[in-house]
Amino acid sequence: MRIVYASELPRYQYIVRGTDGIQEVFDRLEHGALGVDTETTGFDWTVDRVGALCLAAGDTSAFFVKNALGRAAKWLANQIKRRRRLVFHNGKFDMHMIRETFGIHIAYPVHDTLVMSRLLDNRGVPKERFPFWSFNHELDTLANFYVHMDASDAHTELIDAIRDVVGRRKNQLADWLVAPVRVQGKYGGRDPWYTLRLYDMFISMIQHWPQPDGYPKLMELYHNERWLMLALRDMEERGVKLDQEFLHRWLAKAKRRTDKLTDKMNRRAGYDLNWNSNPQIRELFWEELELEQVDGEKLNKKVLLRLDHPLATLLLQRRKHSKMVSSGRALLTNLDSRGHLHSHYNQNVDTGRMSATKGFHQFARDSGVRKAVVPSKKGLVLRSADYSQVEMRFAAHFSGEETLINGFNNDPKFDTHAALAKRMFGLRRKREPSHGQRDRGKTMNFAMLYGAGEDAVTSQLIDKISAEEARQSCIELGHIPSRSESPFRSLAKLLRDAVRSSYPRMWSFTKEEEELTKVFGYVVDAYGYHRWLDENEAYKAMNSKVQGSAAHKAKEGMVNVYRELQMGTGQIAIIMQVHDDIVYEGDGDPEIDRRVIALLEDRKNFSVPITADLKGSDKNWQDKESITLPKKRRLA
DNA sequence: AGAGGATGCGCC
DNA sequence: AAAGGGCGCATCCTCT
Repeated sequence: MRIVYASELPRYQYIVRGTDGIQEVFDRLEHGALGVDTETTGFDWTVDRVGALCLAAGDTSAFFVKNALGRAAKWLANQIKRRRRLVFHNGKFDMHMIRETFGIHIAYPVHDTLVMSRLLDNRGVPKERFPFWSFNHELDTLANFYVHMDASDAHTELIDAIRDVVGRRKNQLADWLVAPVRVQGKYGGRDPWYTLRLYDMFISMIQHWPQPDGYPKLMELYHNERWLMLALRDMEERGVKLDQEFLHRWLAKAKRRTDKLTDKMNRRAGYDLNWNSNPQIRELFWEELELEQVDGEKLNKKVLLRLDHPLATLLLQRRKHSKMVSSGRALLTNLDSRGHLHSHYNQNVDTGRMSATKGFHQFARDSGVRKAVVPSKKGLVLRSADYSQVEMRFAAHFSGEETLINGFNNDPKFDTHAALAKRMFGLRRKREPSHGQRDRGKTMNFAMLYGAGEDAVTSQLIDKISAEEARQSCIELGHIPSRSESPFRSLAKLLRDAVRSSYPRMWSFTKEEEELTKVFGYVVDAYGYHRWLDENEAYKAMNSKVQGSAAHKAKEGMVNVYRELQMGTGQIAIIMQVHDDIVYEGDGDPEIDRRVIALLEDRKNFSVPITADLKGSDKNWQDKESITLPKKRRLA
């Protein structure tokens, strides 16, 4: 038997189906923060709608459904007009739903226990039944962990009740509203109450979270994330206009190419097979054609390239085109009736970066599909502001590596790859590195940021250059490889040593962060975000710090733009974000562009400037060109 | 049938 | 001692 303390459950709990006595319930919800949760017909806000509203405040929680729903929505709208403090769990979703169902728009930042939980611990909390390997940020998991241990059981009971109605086949969560109202209300009504309890705890934890000297308070970061939620919500709602006719033509072309390749490959193989199936390809390659196995049974790009067989070459092409077909199709099915694509942005993933679903994030850049993205209205133009070398700039800032600091500060066209190459290969000031040397510099810059070891660098080199080139580079670094040694591995070793002596501060900074991470359990980025890392993941610390800083800089920039330029007419609007690339629509006024860039950049808070480059087009996203803003006239 | 793992690929 | 970082998606395949 478990003891459930009084404070672990709401004192007053209502299920309200009609308007009788509803005012009494509202009265009880009048004070303090208001917890809000919606129960919906599904997860897609473009088609699904709210079926029940759950509200909580103080010692009361209430579940409004059926005839009470409209009245509750109206009451909520009133509270919002009064700028009542609202607390959600995954509020971006609920705000979409409330807007689409009731026409209620929320124009001020709300609180969100999902965002809070992720800021406090990106790993989440253990689920009760699988505490050792299953962690997440779901409301009932958090409630179970922080509030009381029966929270999950309550949900299980609810799910069971739903299953009694719809059977055990599909994803029942979407069918929430089919359960008897009595069951829905009993457990569903508790959700916003749990949310409030979590909010009370989290806000205090965020308030008191200790930050290292010189780093922003966690509350500042949370504040920015709250604004970001609004910016993302509006960006998702607006969506991205796609040229459907173009997309259909583009898709047909990709399909024709795929089919052609399929035919060709079948003829070549002598029989038809499914070229999407690796087991079938393995059988053909290893057993019938008896090709050499390069890397176990893998059939990835690298292996196929090294096989150097006509079918392997064709397979690579086919994979590319068939991927274009499937993801192009997905794009079309995701369009709304106006031809807009509404991506979904995941605000907090482990590094602090955002991820996106239903969008362009992973689309091949050279596929030409970006031509389908067009301005949503006549007279509007597309603009894209790209943070320039932002991760390398943060690496420079944190490490204090002088070559990088000076380069970024003094040379607007600073070439980091050439700079590293010059140092590694010991070139004098004025001597430019050869093409090959610069390429080694580029490889090692990425290796540095990603924490690549010797093996990774070796295979990267094998991938990119010939043995002769590798030999040549070794010699340039003062080592003549013998016949028996792999020039790639030797070069990897030499390059790593060269980086270490070229950028000693970068090296020691990387090691220091690794050690600190082992002590504290997490690494902190420039904006005060801490990412938890196990001891055996501590080697990721430097990468996390740099990637997280870049991500949070972009978020801060977006919020700056949103708060200043987007709250008015909406003529300017951010429509997409691809990590360090922020795409917006505008009227083409260069003064606006100048302001956007100024809001995105940061030229004073770090030891190197964080800058953004502007590109644009009035036609589509693909055909954008660099824009040089006219010099601002200076007052004499 | 549906869930989830494995594999592979693309973006930053 | 080991490890290029982060993500989402399509497809195939195995298990239940």
